[in-house]
Amino acid sequence: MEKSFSEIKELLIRKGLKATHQRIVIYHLLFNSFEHPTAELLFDKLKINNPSISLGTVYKTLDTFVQTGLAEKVLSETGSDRYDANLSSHHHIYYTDTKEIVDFYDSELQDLIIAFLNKKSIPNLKIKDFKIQIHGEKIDMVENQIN
Amino acid sequence: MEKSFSEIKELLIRKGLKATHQRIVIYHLLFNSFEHPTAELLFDKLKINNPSISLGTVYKTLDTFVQTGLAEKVLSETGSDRYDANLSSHHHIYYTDTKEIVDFYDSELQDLIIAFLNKKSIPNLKIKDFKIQIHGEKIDMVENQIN
DNA sequence: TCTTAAATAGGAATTATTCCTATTTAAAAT
DNA sequence: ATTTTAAATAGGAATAATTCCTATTTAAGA
Ligand SMILES: [Mn+2]
Ligand SMILES: [Mn+2]
Ligand SMILES: [Zn+2]
Ligand SMILES: [Zn+2]
Repeated sequence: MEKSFSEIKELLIRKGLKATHQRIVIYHLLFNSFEHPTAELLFDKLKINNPSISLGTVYKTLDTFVQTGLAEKVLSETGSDRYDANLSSHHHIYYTDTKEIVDFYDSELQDLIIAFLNKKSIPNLKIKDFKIQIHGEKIDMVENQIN
Repeated sequence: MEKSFSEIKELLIRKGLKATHQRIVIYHLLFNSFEHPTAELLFDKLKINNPSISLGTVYKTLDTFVQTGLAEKVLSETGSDRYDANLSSHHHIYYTDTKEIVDFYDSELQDLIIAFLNKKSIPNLKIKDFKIQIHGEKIDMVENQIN
């Protein structure tokens, strides 16, 4: 699933973006991150191999990615914005104890909700998409029961 | 549904909080707001009748409410944090064009998802709750179909 | 009414993000 | 391969959102 620099370069050009070194390395790192990183975290990691990259560029580039549909912001209650280049339809588990945000895929749930919303029809609303956050904590045993 | 100052006072005391004037008026305003206001918006409105209230107190008080379970933060991608004293189980519609965040109640959907998550069981996760954001735009016609 | 621990006001400090502009660079044109 | 140029970046200043600090005030119990 890892994308090479040349694949990323093509992707950027396809989106009408200039394929700069900064955009390539930022996208590469974000795409291969599964932690939904902040701009600052990406910046700190990028600096190692790109010592002259600037934090402003990381912010601006992430915003460009969001505008062009190459990435999404992941909602967070605490602190800074987090980003995700995983565009496959998925939701997020928020571990309240460890602060991790972990991808949650479930096509059955996805279909269930889409079917429900299509059936339901909310007056005066054209739905574009929906996002679910599941909040909980890490446990040792396999167990879960809500409500 | 409007709560009187004395009811709010009781509520605060029941939660183990000192029933200060600031907490009472902040809770009162938040509870009767349906816009999921920011701290700054609450502050601006509160100043009219409470000219000496401070923004820091509004922030701190809202945090106290969140900690004691009297209010919740409502996730937002843009700008400042928003708050909600409506604790009945509900989700939110985000109007991308008007920036409004509107309550969405649907016990059928709620039950559907709870049943699904209970059946499913995610390894090593103890689910506490879940939140859904429905993103879309205001339209004139009653219409909706996703995917 | 007195006492006191907790809360507030007001402002300073910090964090997260955006803005500014001189310099650099990707990529189109030659 | 070189030149041109509009767009992007680096680096730092500015701003927005929030938290922190502390002298003063206040709720509530003795
Ligand atoms: Mn915040
Ligand atoms: Mn933000
Ligand atoms: Zn994700
Ligand atoms: Zn709400």
